[in-house]
Amino acid sequence: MTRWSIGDLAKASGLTVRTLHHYDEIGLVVASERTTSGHRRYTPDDVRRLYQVRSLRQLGLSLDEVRSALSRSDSLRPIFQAQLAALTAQAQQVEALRSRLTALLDGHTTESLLSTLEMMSVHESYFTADQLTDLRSRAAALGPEAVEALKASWLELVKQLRQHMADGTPATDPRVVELSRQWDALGARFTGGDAAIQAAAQRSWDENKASISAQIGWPADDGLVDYVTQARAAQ
Amino acid sequence: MTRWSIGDLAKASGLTVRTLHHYDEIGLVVASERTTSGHRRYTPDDVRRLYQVRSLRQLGLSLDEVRSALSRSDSLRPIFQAQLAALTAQAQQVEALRSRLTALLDGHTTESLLSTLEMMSVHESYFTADQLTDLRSRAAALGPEAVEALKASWLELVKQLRQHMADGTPATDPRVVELSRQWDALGARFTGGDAAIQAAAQRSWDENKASISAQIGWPADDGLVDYVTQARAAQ
DNA sequence: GTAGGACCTCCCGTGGCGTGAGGTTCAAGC
DNA sequence: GCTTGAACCTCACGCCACGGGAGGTCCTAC
Repeated sequence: MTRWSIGDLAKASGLTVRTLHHYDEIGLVVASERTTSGHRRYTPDDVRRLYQVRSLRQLGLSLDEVRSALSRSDSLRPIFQAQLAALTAQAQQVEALRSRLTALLDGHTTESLLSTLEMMSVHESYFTADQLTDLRSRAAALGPEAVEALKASWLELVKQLRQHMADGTPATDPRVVELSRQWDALGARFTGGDAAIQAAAQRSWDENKASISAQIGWPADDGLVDYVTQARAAQ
Repeated sequence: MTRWSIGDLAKASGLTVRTLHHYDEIGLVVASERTTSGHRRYTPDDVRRLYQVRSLRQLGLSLDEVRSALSRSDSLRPIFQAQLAALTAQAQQVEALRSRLTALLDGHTTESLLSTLEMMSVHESYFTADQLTDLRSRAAALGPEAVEALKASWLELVKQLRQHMADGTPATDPRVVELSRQWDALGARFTGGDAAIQAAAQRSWDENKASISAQIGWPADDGLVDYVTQARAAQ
C-alpha cells in the first residue's frame, strides 16, 4: 500500500479532507495520481510534501509563504527570520493588550469601564503615542489615589466655575481668575506642563466638544471653557 | 454643527468611510439621521457609540463581542476576562512558536531545516504533547553533541544490521541479537524507557513506513524493523 | 453654472478553509 | 452477484472585517 486515499491521509495527518482538497485546488499539495474514476491517490512523495507543509503551517506561515519556502530550500532561513520578527512584533502587541486589559479590570468598577475606554479612545486620536506614554507614566507616578483626588478637585473646580457663570460673575472677577489659575495648575499636573500636549488637548477639545460632553458628566458646549479662557486672559 | 458627515467622522476617528459603512450595514453604529438625499448624519450619541466601539475593538474584541458588550454594560467584565484569557493563551502560543523558530534557526543548517521540521511534524501526529515535551527535554538534557553522537551510533547500527540481512545471517544469530539489544538501548536513551512513548513510536512506524522512509535516508520497508523484532524475541 | 470632491448603493475580492448539496464509486457482507 | 452504507467526487456558498472599484447623485465653492 504505497498510495494513500485522501481520507486515510487526513486521519494520519490530522487535517481534514476539505483542507487536502483545498491544498490540491491551489496546487500546494497535489495528489500525483488519480484512480480511473477520479479518486485521489497520494504517493509517498506527496505525503512527504504534505508533512512539510503542515510543519511550516504550524510555525504560523501563510500558505503562500509555505509555497515559496518549499520552492527553494535556500529561502527557508530568510522566511523563518521574517516570521520570527513578525511573531516578536505580535507578541509585543498581545502583551500591550494584555496589560491594558489587566489594568482596566484591576482598577475600575464596571460602570466606569466604558467611559474610561471611550476617553482613552478619543484621546488616542489627538495625542501621539509618545505623548500618551507620557501621560500614562505620569498617572502611574502619581498613583491611582492621587489621580482620583485630581479628578475630584477637577469636578469641584468645575462646579464652582459653573456656579459663577450661572450667577453672572464676570470672567475678570478675581475669584474667577483664581479658579482659572487652579484650572491650569490642575491641567499641568496631568500634562506635566508640556505645551505640545496641552495644544493637542485643546485641539481635541475644539473638535470633540459634542462627543466628549457626555462622558465627563457636564455639557461641553455651555461656554465653560470659553469662560475660563477669558479668565485666563485676565491672569 | 452637532451632526457629523461620514467623511469628517472618519477623519476624526481614524477609521475609513468603508468601515463606517460596514458598521452601519450590520447595525453596530448606525447614523441616526439622513439628509433628504440620503447622506448619513451622525449625532453626538452616534459618535459616542462609535468611540466606544473603536476602543473595544482596540482591545481585540470581535464586532459581535463589541455588540454584546455594548448591549448590557454588566457584560463588560466577563467579556474582558474572556478576552484576557484568550490573549494569554495566544501569548503562550506565540511564545512557543518563537522559541521553536529560534531553536531551529540557531541549531540547524539550511539543508537540515526542512527534514527536521518534517520529522517533528510526523512525530507530532503520534506523540502526545506531554510525550513530546518529554522527548525534547531529554534531548536538551543530553545536549546537541550527544544527540548527534546518538544519531551516528544509530546509523552505524543500521548499517551493520543491513549488512547481516544482506548476508542472510539469521535473526537469532548472537551477533544480530546483540545488535538488537544495542538498538533497544539506543531507543531507550531517546524515549527514556517510557513504554507509552515506545508504543507510540511503534504505532507511528507501522502507519508511516512509506512516508518516513525518505527522510531518515534508508528504505523503510526492507524488513529491517521486522528483522530486529525477530532478533529481539531471541534476546 | 460648472467643476470636482464627497457621498450614495451594489458588488466582487481577500485567506483558509467549513459545510453542505447532489451525484458517483468503493468495499464489505450476504 | 447484489446491496448497502461509507467514502469519494465536484461545485458552490458562507465566514470575518472590511478594501476597492464601478457607476451614479449630491453638495459646495468659485
